[in-house]
Amino acid sequence: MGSWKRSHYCGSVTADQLGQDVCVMGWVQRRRDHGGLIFIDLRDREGVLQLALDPDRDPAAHQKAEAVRNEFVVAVIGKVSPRPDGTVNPKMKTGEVEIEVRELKILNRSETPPFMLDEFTDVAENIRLKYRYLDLRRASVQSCLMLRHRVTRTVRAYLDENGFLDIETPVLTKSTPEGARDYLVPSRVNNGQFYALPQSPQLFKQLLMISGYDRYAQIVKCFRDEDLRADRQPEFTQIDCEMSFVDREDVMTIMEGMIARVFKETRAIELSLPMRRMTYAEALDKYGVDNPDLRFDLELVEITALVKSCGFKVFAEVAAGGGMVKALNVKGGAGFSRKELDEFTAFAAIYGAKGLAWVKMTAEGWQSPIAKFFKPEELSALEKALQAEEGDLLLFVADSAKVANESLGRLRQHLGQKLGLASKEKYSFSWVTDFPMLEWDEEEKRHVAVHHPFTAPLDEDVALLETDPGKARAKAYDLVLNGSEIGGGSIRIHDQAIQQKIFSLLGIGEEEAQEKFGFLLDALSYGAPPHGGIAFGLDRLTMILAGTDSIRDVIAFPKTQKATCLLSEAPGVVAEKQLQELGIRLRKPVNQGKRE
RNA sequence: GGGGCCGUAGUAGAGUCGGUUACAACGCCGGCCUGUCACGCCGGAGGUCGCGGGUUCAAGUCCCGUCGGCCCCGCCA
Repeated sequence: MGSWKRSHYCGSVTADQLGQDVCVMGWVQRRRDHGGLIFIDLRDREGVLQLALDPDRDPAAHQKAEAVRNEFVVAVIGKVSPRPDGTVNPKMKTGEVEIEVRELKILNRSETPPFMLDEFTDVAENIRLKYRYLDLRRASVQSCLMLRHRVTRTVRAYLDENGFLDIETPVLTKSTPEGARDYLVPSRVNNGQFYALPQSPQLFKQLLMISGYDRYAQIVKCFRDEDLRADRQPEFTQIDCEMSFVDREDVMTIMEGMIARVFKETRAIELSLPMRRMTYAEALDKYGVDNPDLRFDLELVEITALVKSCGFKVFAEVAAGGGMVKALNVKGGAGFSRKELDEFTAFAAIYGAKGLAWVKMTAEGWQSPIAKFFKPEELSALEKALQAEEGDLLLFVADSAKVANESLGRLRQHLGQKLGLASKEKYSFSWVTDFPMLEWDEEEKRHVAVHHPFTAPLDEDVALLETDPGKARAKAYDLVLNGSEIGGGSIRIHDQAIQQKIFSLLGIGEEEAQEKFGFLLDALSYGAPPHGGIAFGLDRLTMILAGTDSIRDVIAFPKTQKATCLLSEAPGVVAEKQLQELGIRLRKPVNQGKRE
């Protein structure tokens, strides 16, 4: 660069600087060579600026520009000039001006990039990820990461203003039962033993409350060794908070204030507070899922009682046998084709539904394969329950409560998308509360924690832990935005006896509890304050703010669905010597033969 | 562990019923061009049709396997 100092970002040069000399540095987006005049679009993170090189005015600079190619790194000094009449480009932020280049330096050359870094070329994601450092130069990708920066900046400011202390917690920690599969790190100093990377800093933030820090918050990486999805990465970032001497309302109030601030400062969107609250039971009843998309209504209706003794055996038997029959009235949906109905059936089947019954409400009455099984009064009872009118499509699932709710609930979401009811411009929040404490795990033949083992029961449900633990509800809350769980937390157990009771209900014996969580149990016995907290998925929140469907779009260096990094080629094999130091011998040699 | 979609020059695609030398676009290289902005015009180079096997006189195309990317179920307290 010599003595040159950059004076402006490319994207920040506008008519305000007319007549000034500026020095800009950046990457060549494109060169347009007119034989005489050469134009260069120079790009940096703030935008693109047109450089004009005139052979009559500055022959030396023009000649250097002949050799410039895409993605060369270039510095220029020149005067900010108005573009001649008729050549203003209204599509560009800097389109009223250009730089009359007086001096040009090529700071570095570039190979021809493997793909065009413009906004017009769609590139396969595996290519983008392999050359992520080039992909990250693109304005659309940069805007996601800059948005993410504004989110974290706003969160940190809000939490600081509200008295939260940012305290770091260990990354090398201890594997605990329950929850997701751990990522393990072998210990060299203690051969045969392993650290686990945290699934969340849960225990440490509770310990900090016991230590009197009162309000803790951290934007922190968490690790879960489970399969990936469009909105799930093995390492992801939480906005992790914990507070002492609070109840559920305190936590929800302060946290919805944080979310509102984020929406205001990053997207200039005013949210109305307080946010809606609904119980888990209501969510399941009306929407079939615990993370309902409330941008549209399309509520489920339970008709189990109505069809208990109806003429349609499939419904009647499920209803009589302790199952559940639920229906969805798709207003104006009678126009769906047979093919689309088959598609809906296949969709419901993904979630275990053995069938999807449908009825088209026509001028002639029910058009449906199952119409013939119902008596006239049964038809009218169903129509009334579903408020069915001509032109509607009724969809039914009869199954276990779990399957009926989930399949029809997911179908509801699918239909909302398909019918264009789920606008990306709309943001519908709700807290979902009163989750069950426990859930029966058929595979393991035991109860598992719905939230986590440190979640406190509702005061009025404590007695149920003895008599009917499956019915006990938790002081837990999730924040749901547009059908996506963006955060969740709970008031914690601060009483050692109740904590031990929960462990025993989870089938965690006293010895195991002592071994795995002994330090927490001990801590609880030394004056633990009532406390609770929450964690938000920063990646998911940013995804929604950015309007993208992939979590990879808001992570600089994301992993593929097989949890590999195409850029660094992680994970990789390690030297035998490294394994020896760790006392590890592989069961199967790698790099030999085929995988089984 | 399972279901689905995809893989063809550097990039993103077309390629019919299995049949001559695998096509045009963008990019790249060379030439021309003094107001373009996804500049334009002329010319050129560029291919292990993901990989392996099979069927066939003949495979980008059909079959089997495999690798990779994506979406989903399971899993994710």
